[in-house]
Amino acid sequence: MARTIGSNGEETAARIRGCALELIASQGFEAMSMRGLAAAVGVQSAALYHHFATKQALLADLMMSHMRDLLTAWQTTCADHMAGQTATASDRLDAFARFHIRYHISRPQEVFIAYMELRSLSPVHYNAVSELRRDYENLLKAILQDGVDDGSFQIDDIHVTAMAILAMLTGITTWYRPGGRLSASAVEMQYAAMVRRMAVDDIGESLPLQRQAKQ
Amino acid sequence: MARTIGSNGEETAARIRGCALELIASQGFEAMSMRGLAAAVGVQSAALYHHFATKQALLADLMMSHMRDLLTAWQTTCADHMAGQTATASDRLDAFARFHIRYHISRPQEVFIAYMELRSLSPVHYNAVSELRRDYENLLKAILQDGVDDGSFQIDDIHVTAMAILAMLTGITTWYRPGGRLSASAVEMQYAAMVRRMAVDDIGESLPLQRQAKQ
DNA sequence: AATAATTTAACGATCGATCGATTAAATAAA
DNA sequence: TTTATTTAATCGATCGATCGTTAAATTATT
Repeated sequence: MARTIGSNGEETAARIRGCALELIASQGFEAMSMRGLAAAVGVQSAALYHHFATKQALLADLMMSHMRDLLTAWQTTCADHMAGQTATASDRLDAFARFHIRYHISRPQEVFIAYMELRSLSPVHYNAVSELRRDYENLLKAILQDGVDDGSFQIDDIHVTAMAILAMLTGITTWYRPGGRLSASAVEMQYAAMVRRMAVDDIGESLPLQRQAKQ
Repeated sequence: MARTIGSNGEETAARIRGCALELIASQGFEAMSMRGLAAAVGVQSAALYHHFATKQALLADLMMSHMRDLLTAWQTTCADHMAGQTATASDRLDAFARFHIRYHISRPQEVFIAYMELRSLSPVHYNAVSELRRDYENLLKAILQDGVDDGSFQIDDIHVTAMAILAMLTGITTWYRPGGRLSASAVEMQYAAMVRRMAVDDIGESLPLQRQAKQ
């Protein structure tokens, strides 16, 4: 037997990607064997090499795809939410935070791999992924910079704040599970609120007595 | 040759731990081979098994040690900073954030391993490490709860906020490098300020016009 | 002499990767 | 419409290398 009826190359490649995501996310890239992956897909290990040149190329494909999809999804969200409009920095920051949370919550495996297996990439692939990663970080930094420029944000250091926000948001995937105590939208709302607080300073900081007045 | 002059068991074990930290942090636990570790230490691979029963036992030792050291260090910090005093929740949160940052910045390898190689642990070791981890998280949660109880903190969900703060702070190790643009104390100050903002609500939130008055 | 520390050498298992053979499907020629 | 050819996909088998681990011998310390 050679080609199983009802299957073609692109579909098999997609199944390989899906199984690889699961196995790498749960075991790690190094711990996943090509034999184990093949078994999960339902083919012989040699068949994997028809679709991906090496194990490394498979990982690079997964990570590059994830980063490209992430950037494309944000562009789409931007186009949808604010077509022709000029949103405020605060609104854009809120939209970015909510997008980031939704996207990462819905793709826990890809996110986990993209942030954990950077060290498993060869230098060439590492640089390529890092570049897309930097592109994404710069999207957030641009929003923060705009808010600082127009006075709506009070931020010490753009880079530090951007790193803090991204780490905070991406960290959701380490504890959030669908069907848990909190719904995805509840998590999204709470984190978006915290992000807003991080960018907009407490006006009462130098006026501590006014705080009690809020109650 | 068997026993190099001027060396003893405990010293060799310490050297093994140190090299293992470096190798696991840079390559990952699965990617690190016992032969590679032995070469880094300067012994034969068989010698490693005189100090650690298995590769898995070595990892568990590193991670348990890290968590125990972390908890002990916080207790020490608490005892030093507020001996006999009753600090406010805000002060305690600030102290916790600064402690967490300093401790994690000074031990990037241990931190990286402790957060990345959980999946490489056997179920028994995983549960043991997770328990210490939960103990540490509860320290932060208790501070947040106290602040909520006495009205100094405005927090939607203790658990969510604790997870957000820890992810944000621990994430520093992914980008901070000694000798870089920012000093460790500058980073510590900025992150501590962001943590404070996350716990203390903006009093001007429902009074947007007052914000401009701050300038 | 007893013990602790390390060596040399090797075990079985598994790793990523490759080979040629085989077959289904798509395309071109008759 | 039938036949011939090509292309894509998968298989079984296997390569050399490396993996974690162990046994037995050797050396140094107490």
